[in-house]
Amino acid sequence: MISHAVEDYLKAIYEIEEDVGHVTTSLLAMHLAVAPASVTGMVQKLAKARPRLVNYERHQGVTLTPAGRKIALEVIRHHRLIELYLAEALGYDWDKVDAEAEKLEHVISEEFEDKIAALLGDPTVDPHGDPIPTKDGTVAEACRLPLSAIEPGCTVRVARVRDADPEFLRYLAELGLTLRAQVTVTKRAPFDGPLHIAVGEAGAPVRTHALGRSVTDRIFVERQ
Amino acid sequence: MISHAVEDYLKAIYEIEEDVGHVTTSLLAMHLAVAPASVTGMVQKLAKARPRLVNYERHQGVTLTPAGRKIALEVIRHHRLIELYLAEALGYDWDKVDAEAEKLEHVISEEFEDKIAALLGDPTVDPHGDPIPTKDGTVAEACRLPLSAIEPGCTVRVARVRDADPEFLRYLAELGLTLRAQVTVTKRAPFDGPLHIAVGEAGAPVRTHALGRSVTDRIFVERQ
DNA sequence: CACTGAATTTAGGCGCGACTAAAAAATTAT
DNA sequence: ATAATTTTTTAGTCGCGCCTAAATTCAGTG
Ligand SMILES: [Mn+2]
Ligand SMILES: [Mn+2]
Ligand SMILES: [Mn+2]
Ligand SMILES: [Mn+2]
Repeated sequence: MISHAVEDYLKAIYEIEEDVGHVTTSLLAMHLAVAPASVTGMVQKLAKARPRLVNYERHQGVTLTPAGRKIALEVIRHHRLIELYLAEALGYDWDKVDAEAEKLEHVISEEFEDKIAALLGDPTVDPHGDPIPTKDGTVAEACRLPLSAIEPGCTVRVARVRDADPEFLRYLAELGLTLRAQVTVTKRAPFDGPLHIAVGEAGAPVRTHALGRSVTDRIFVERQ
Repeated sequence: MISHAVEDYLKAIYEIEEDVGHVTTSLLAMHLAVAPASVTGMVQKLAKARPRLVNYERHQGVTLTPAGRKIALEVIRHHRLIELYLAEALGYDWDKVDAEAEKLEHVISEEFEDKIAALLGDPTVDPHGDPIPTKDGTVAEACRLPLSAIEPGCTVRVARVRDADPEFLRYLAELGLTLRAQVTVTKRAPFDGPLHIAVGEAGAPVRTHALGRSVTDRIFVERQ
């Protein structure tokens, strides 16, 4: 039986691999809020497990084996399905779903997973725009075009927000920057200055904001 | 922070106290599927905790303190609300809800609890007829009249089934003996023989069965 | 190439919650 | 009242997942 801790390690390895490329001990330690020495210990255990869940060579970082990736994707599917279920069926705000899903992901049964997936109509993205892995372990390519890369004059739609921090998510919601919101970039201030945007559908009242790079780097958009 | 294990012990103590009266080490061990020595160890820890969660004197059994009872009732509220939610919102059969609730009860937040309680209309009983404790820790008196005590000729309604065994629950469902089903006792065979009953609403097709004592003792009913 | 600072690993230890085997206490039978 | 049986407790151990402190290894610099 796979422990909650192991599930969280595999999930974290997958996520770091996805958005940094190389998974180091210290990144894992930060991600999991655990001492680096604890990570080394766990990673050695995962590498010794049968079947092996990670590839690990001292000082070389960690990668998932197929068996490890399979478990990671199962946990991530649980997590994202639960997030969406909480938002859709129970009316959770998008800044609260992550913390709740973090605990529920480890305890729900296959039946629970299947029931909420069916109820949601086999959804493909969670409330933050992250793709939901399918049951057989395939994941759609996530949107990777940051708002910070959009030229003035272009109109795009928010497709994904890459941050789980509740404060950040509440801030975005206040600005109207929720999933699928329409955004027009009006101006980019020089010397890496703020990006000026207008948020809202054509016809509806449009709100304008100036956003710093650390914000616009974490919002991913799609062209229309 | 209270561990899942402690929550399960306190819940088990409450439940045994409720339907046997006196809570012994061996009953707890059976209930929790754990060795008797493990129970002794945990119970000593609960008695040493601050605030104390149980009263314990060697060889004298265990009782809950007010602090212990409070936690037990919170966990039981979670458990029964979740059972009902699974049945009502996700279409679970009543024999599957217990196993799922057993895990979920320890991880849901106050917000989750409040949301499902509101969605269910602040219900008072779970899918097996067990009363759901209120948020402030009061519990309605559970129905305690067993079907085995009903005289021939009387018509009653199933109010509570005192067993979590999925096989047993599926068997009852097959007989039509679900919560609130109408039952008329037609005959009691002598020498502790089977109880003959007719199940069904007036007008609907009525089915008859003969049930042994171990079944009728676990079905509680209310007079109409 | 040697030095230095950062990242990583090793060593040793802790609390939790379970276990088995053996001792002790309580209960029941003779 | 004593013996046999059952129940409960003690003693000792284990795996898990974390910790701190110290040792090691790596990477960048002069
Ligand atoms: Mn988690
Ligand atoms: Mn998400
Ligand atoms: Mn439980
Ligand atoms: Mn129940």
